[in-house]
Amino acid sequence: MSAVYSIRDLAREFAVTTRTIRHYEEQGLLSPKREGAVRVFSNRDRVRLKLALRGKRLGFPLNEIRELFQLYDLAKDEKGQLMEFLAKLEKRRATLEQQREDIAVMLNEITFFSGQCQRLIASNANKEGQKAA
Amino acid sequence: MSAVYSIRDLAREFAVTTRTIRHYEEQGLLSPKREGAVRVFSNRDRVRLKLALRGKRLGFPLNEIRELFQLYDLAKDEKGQLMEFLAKLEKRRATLEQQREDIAVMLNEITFFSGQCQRLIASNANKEGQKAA
DNA sequence: ATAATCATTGACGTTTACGTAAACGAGGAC
DNA sequence: GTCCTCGTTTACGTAAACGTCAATGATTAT
Repeated sequence: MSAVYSIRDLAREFAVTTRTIRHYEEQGLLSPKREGAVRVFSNRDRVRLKLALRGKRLGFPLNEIRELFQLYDLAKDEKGQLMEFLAKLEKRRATLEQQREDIAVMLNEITFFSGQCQRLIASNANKEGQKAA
Repeated sequence: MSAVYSIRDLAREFAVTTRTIRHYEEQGLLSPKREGAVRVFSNRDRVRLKLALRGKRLGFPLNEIRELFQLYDLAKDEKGQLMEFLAKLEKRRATLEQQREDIAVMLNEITFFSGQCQRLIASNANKEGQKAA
């Protein structure tokens, strides 16, 4: 445990550019140690990067993700922050449930249209077959 | 049926600005008729706006949404387009399933952290109560 | 020792998705 | 008749999330 990673390690593992990782540090999502000028990433950084990328896939802006990270850190100590963190979590939950609903609808639509397409293609194939016959 | 809508009608209904709707027209997502210079939106436009906004909530770029609309239109006529449409649908499906998985994970995390928070708050409340007692 | 690879910072560029302001016309309300 | 409200176009502005050099330095491979 207590593994360390170079910027390239993480970039490879998560299929992002090193620029992205540096950008995330600039934005306060990651806070790697330094050996001289060189960034040294911990497991904590790795986890945060994973969380950030999951958020990104769902379209969450980096500053919201950063806020959640910050609140999570603060929440350990201060109590007011705990409530605030909780509130943000519930907002996030609401967004996610809206998204889940959106996804359900779109997947149904896709299944429907996909079926339509395949039937059309199949019937066209029949016509082609008849021409050939 | 065959209802018509002003730009403001749609803006109100979907809680977006008129600027957004004009932008979507510029980007080829909507194609309202005109009475003189004034846009007149049909049910088709209304549906497309709804679809576009659903896509937006899931972080899809406008040009992808436009492509799907275009392919859907073309697919009725040409057969090659049908296959292409089908392919895009499957790609979209894959993305959506990734997102669905992401959402499931995040909702679990939120439920976990939310529980943690509430327990901490409750125990703090106890301490406060003991102080008061 | 020289090339290849990895790292750094700095800074300007780009795309997306609109916001925002300017300047204007058409139709009702009072 | 003038003030709202709604509509239009043109066009510059902006925030986010990086991309893309450029210039430089430390390690490693051969």
